[in-house]
Amino acid sequence: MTMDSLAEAADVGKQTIYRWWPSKAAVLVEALTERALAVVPTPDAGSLRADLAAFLTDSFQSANVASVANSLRAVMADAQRDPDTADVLRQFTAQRRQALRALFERGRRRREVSGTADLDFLVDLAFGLLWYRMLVRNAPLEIAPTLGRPRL
Amino acid sequence: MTMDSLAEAADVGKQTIYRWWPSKAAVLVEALTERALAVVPTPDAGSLRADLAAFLTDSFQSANVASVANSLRAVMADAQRDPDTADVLRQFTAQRRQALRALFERGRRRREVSGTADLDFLVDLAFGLLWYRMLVRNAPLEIAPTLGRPRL
DNA sequence: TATTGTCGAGACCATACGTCTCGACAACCG
DNA sequence: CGGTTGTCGAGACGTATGGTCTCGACAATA
Repeated sequence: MTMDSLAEAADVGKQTIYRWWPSKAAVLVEALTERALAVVPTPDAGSLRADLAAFLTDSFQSANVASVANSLRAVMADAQRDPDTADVLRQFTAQRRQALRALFERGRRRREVSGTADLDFLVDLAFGLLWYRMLVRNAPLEIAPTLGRPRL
Repeated sequence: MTMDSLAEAADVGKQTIYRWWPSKAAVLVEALTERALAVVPTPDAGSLRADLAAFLTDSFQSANVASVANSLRAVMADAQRDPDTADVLRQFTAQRRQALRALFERGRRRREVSGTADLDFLVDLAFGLLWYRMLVRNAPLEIAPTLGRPRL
């Protein structure tokens, strides 16, 4: 995922890319955002469990595509060194977090989630699982089998 | 966390560091492992809940120290580009995972965890939470308040 | 005192992001 | 038709950083 290879693949000069996006992270995050919005819709599936199953299955499957995982990994790596890239990454994750949080809030209105549950904590758990498996374990990402498991 | 600054801080030539460790990641991971073993002991606290509270509180507090977080971040970032670094990181995480898994297995022997629970999944959840907050949110890490919360 | 080996210091190489320059080509104007 | 202007591809360049190579100094030993 180098800018040189990206420019070559697009048959374009690097400078032209930098005329439209301020950084490599901005390019990747824009593509990732578009893909996320297209691939992970959040219609009301009727119950929190069904909503979660759809959202997480779609999210994990998307992150399981090599090009997507490579982009996410590149942005995450750069974000650890460059504060501007960290900001771009946070904008992306904030948008994804909000999408998942909306499901929990819908569940709360349906009384499927207690009023005292920490929704942001639950969101952290879900995305933490996804990122951890992608970044560290480099293992195929699947969540569906777990959704029917006993809790503890 | 550059090798030049590390060598200067140690009043030592870079080559001397490379005589003892094969890579930057190896240096950091050795230090991180020693710290983890010293700071996150796993005595039997009597119950799974108490064991988890101690382990996670210690782990999150340790990752909350700036120098530790910076080392973890540097290794994680490099691991996304260099397969050798990824291996070193996996060795570290495997050892930490095993420590946490032992707590769950102890709880299982005490019948505090069902025999069908996926222990590796639970370990992923815990460390995923820690890494996600450290890498993405860059927020202070605390887990204790959550340990007493309702589930959903 | 001479020899040998270790180590600090820093030059050097490779890679990759982001900037700068140049030449080619196209669109528009006299 | 010829000249001017602006955009863009190509690639050189600056900078940062991980890792290697070289050299000179110092210490230990014969």
